[in-house]
Formats: sequence, C-alpha cells, structure tokens
Amino acid sequence: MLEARLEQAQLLKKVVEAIKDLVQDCNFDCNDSGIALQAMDNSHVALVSMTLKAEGFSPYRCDRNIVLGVNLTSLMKVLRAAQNEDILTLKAEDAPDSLNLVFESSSNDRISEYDLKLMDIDQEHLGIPETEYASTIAMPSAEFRRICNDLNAVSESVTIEASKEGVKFSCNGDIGNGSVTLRQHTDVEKPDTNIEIELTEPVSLTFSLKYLTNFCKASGLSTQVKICLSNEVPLLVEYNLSGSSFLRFYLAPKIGDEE
Amino acid sequence: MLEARLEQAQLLKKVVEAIKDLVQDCNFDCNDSGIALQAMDNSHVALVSMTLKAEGFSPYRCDRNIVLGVNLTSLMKVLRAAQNEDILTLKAEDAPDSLNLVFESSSNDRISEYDLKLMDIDQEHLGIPETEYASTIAMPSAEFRRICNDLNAVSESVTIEASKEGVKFSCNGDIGNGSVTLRQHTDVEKPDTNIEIELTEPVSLTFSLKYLTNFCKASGLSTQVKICLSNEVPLLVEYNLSGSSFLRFYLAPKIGDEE
DNA sequence: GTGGCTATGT
DNA sequence: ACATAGCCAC
Repeated sequence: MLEARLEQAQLLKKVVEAIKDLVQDCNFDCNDSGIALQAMDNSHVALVSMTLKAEGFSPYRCDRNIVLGVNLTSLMKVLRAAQNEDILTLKAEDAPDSLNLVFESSSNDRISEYDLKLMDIDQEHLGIPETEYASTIAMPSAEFRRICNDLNAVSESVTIEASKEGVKFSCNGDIGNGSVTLRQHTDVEKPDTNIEIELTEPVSLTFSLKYLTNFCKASGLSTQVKICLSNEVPLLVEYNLSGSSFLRFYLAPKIGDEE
Repeated sequence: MLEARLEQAQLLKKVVEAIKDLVQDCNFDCNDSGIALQAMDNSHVALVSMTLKAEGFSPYRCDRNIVLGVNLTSLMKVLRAAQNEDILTLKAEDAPDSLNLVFESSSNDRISEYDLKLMDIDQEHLGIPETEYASTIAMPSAEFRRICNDLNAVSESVTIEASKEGVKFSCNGDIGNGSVTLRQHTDVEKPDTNIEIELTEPVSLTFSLKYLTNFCKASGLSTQVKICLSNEVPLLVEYNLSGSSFLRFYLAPKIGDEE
C-alpha cells in the first residue's frame, strides 16, 4: 500500500494546476523511491515528467509498485479543498480503485477526507533520453513567465537563441515584433535573481508560446527555472522542487515553415 | 407611515443579495417592532425568514402595520446604488404603492433617492414552528461556506452527521466522495473561530448543496453561523445580525432515494 | 505593502 | 471553468 504524507498540500495542488491543461488523465507511478508521472499532451507535442521523491514526504511508505490512474480535473476539484497550511496524506491500496486524500488543518480541528475514483489508463511508455544540452539557461521563473506572456501578446511562437553574449527571446507577429535579451548575471546576495548561461555551442530554436505559457503556470513551485536547449531536440523546462523532486516539461521545436 | 434609518445601507444590501436567488417577490411586513420577511423559494423546499428589529434602526417609526410587496431583483438594482458607508432611510406611506429609499453619504455631501414601485403579493402565511433541535452547531460562517463549496465540487448533496465526536459533512459523487469533520474548538481569544456543538441526540440528515451554497451568500453578514438539526425536520441555518435581528434559512432534508 | 480569498464576468 | 479585479487580513 501507499501512504505518503506531504507537509504542504499546496505543493501537489500547484503541480496539478500546472499540468492539468496539458494532460487530462494520467498515471501516477508509485514505488519505494517516490511518486512519478510522465505524460504527453493530447497533440503529442509536449511531455510532462514529474517526480516527487520519497524524501519529500514524511513519512513515505510504498511497499510495491502502485499505479494510480487519475483524471486530473477531478483531482484538481479535490485539491481545491486544501487550505493553505493543510497537511495532505495520500493513501492507496495495492490494487486500488480509489485514491484516498486526507487534509488535516495544522490546528488539527478539521479533517477533510476524499476518495477519488481511479481509472485504467493505457500506459504508453515514454522513454525520455538523457541528453547533453548545447545550452542551459537558469533564470528566475517569474522572469521567464513574464517574457513568455509578453511575447505571447505579439506572436504565437518565440525563437530562443543562446550565444556567448547571452540569451535572446524574439518573435514576429502581425502587429510587429518583439525581443527580450538577457545576459549572465550573478548576485551572491540574491541567488534567486541569477541568470546563468552555460553554452557548449550556440543554439537557435523556435517554440510555440501557447505551450511555454502553459508550462509557466508552474512558476510558483520554484523561484528558478532551467531551460535546456540543443538544436533539433525538444526543449526542456525544469522546475526543481525541494529535495531533488522536479517538474519537467519537454517541447518539440517548430521547424522550417512552421515558425 | 414607515420611516426607518439604517446606519449601514450595506446590511440590507447583503441581506437582499443573499435571498434574491431564492425568492423573486416577497412582502416586507413592517410594524412597530421592526421589519420582517418570510418567503418560500419557488420549489417550496427552502424558506427564508428575516427580521430586522426596530432597535437596529435609528430612528425607527412605524405607526401601524404596513406591507411592502417588493420585487427583490428591482430592490437589488436600487440597493446597488448604495456606497459602502452610505446611510439608508426607508420610507413608505400607510397604504403605499411605492417604497422610498434615500442614501446619504456619511460625509453628507451626496443624497440619492429612489422610489421603488410596490406590488400586491399573495401572502401565504407561513407558520414556522418553534423547534427544539437535536443538535446545534455554531461555527465560523466562512468555514461553513468553504465546506459547502468544496463538497459541491464532488456531489449535489451533503450528509450532515452530528455526534458527540463532532460534526461530519460527507458526500458521494461520480468522481469519488468527500468528507469534512470538525470537532469542538473554543478559543476565548478568537471567539469568531469557535466551533461549538450542542447535542441531545445524534442526527444524520442529507441536504441539497445547491441550496446550502446559496444560503452561504449570507456569510458576509455574520462571522458565525448556527446550524440546527433534528431528524426529519428542516435544517435551520441562522445568521445573527446586530441587535437580535437575524436571517434564517430553512431547508427540508432529502429523504430515501433522493440522497 | 503584500498575499490570500472571494466574487464576478468571459 | 478560468482569469481578473476588488477586498480584507497580516
């Protein structure tokens, strides 16, 4: 059986909020190392990969592999019942037909309990190759969100160019064009505001802003975001959660005339 | 004639806001003790009972009984003209065909005046029996609203069970089920947050969440709400206003297969 | 001044 | 159902 106690119910709430527009139904794969989720969006352009490590829970217990097939819209309805400081415990049997969620108020005078019906979801196995990226950009997640939202007002897609001078987000649209250029910036006093650019080779790729703005719903989960690029390879947008848990989004670049 | 001056126009505004979705037209019965309203909703499942005592007005004057037949949608349109700190004076003749509403800004530099046409409404007399309830729960009105809204995401009806352990709100729906359990809680420092459960006998009753969430629109009128239950008797949801004025909602329980 | 919550409109 | 804007609390 699974029993996983999460001090911050809102962590799961934010994760589901960030991915429910991309994926309707998906499997949460639980084993002794934690809870993981991989799913493609309906149009098979984007891929979501989340891992919540066992260490992020206290306690965490999962004797054997359990697959929880969840409708994320229904899960979201339940998670909305979590108040800000609630502690969430997830429980499921070994061959579950429902997932049990218990919210305890920190003051302990309120307990809410929900059973969410599960479903069988065909698991298309998603091999996500480990990739050495040509460029990796770390920046404040709020800044990335701002850039995507701003450029989204001008165009449907953005070209991201990383070079040793910095990183440039640019787009062309009917009403005109726009670009934002960032250069490296480190402040030991405020590491959250750092912009770090690693580069082995210049890259220039174009992506759909609709997806990127969607990914940016996860900004609340982490002050920093990592953007990994290689030519002709899907972009990786990574939010690191506490204790080596993470939420990653992959997005195939647009090619040629699509741009 | 009636002349009633209400320091807080928004009191009446909130009351009408809370009941206008249940009742379209109703009589305001005015006499020397105050202004009262009783009405059933269209489907005759819920009943609203409001009393604004004369003491809540200053001054208050009503020589003889006056019945004001009001369309609440029209009244609401007029009350929306009230600003936050406005003082409201209600005036009517003895056999009125209109209700006069005057809004004065507290700084006294603006006066708005409206005359609302009245209508004849057949008064079905509603005898509301005094009941000794098997259980009475007092709790923060915001918390009750939160519970009703959360459970409303899962199901159309809620079962309220009061026992000596506490009170449990539970529901069953297509996507799963949910419950919220509260236990007694008193804090002399913050009496607004108290949860008090009186019980002479355990009760378990099921109600439509559509109506309950509707009642909860009155939450802004009082920090606390009182929920009174007896088996097979309509639920009473009571919001106490200043000076023994009150707004009460009654709701017949669902029985048997309806649940 | 900031953040959370509620209510409302699309 | 989502996003926004106003309100209230911290």
